[in-house]
Amino acid sequence: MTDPDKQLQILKACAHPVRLKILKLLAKGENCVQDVNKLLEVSQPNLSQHMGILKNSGLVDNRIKGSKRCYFLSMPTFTVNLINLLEIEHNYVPCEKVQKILEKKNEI
Amino acid sequence: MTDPDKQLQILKACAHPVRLKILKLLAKGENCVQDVNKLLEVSQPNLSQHMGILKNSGLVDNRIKGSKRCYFLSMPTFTVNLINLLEIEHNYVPCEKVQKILEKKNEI
DNA sequence: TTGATAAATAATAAATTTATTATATAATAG
DNA sequence: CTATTATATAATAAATTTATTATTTATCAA
Repeated sequence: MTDPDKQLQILKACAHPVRLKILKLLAKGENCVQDVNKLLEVSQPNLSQHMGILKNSGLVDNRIKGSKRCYFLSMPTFTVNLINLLEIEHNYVPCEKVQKILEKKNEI
Repeated sequence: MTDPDKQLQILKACAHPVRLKILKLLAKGENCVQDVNKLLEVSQPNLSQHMGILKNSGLVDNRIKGSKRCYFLSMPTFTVNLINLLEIEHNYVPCEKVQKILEKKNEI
């Protein structure tokens, strides 16, 4: 995800109230469209469009499960960390793991 | 930053090519508008508007330094972590610190 | 096959965001 | 005070995103 265009696509995908809610839902586990639709007050076509945007960004993917289509996070650690970051910002500080990875990046 | 509206405002502020560049610049240190303007190919008024959006979101703030106005990250750990997350997504995993904070949140 | 459910797509209208142009404000130097 | 530099603001045009409505595709059950 070093490509800035990709980074932006992901940020844009997250930066919408409905889509952020979808991501938070999927962070709890796989969900089929219907179930998401019951929880969010949007029309079916609109939800489908939002799902498409999320899928295009690479944040989610889907699979067919019986007669339904289930969506799930395709970069779960990224997405969960992003959500955590948004929720606990003031407490958040870089952890050792991240710092090590960054040091390696800087060496190159 | 538990407020979802605030979270969205921040995501929207980040989700623009020029503003993401500004944040990455400021992550390296305070910069006055002129210096940012030299590095980014945007008009002065447009840059000022972007700075305004970032300031409104709470991501940056500014101070007067001599005859110039300097911008800096007002939530540096958050912003730096977000940038790191975007750049090293595939390697990124939750660290102990975050997990502890989350556990506390869930207890409440 | 028919009917019903589940979801996607297309076209378009509505809303929001972005960039431009012109102007204003504020501080500093002379 | 005047001119200059630095930045912000306002108005508007242009571009993009979003939501709606209608239609389509796909699957399953009877």
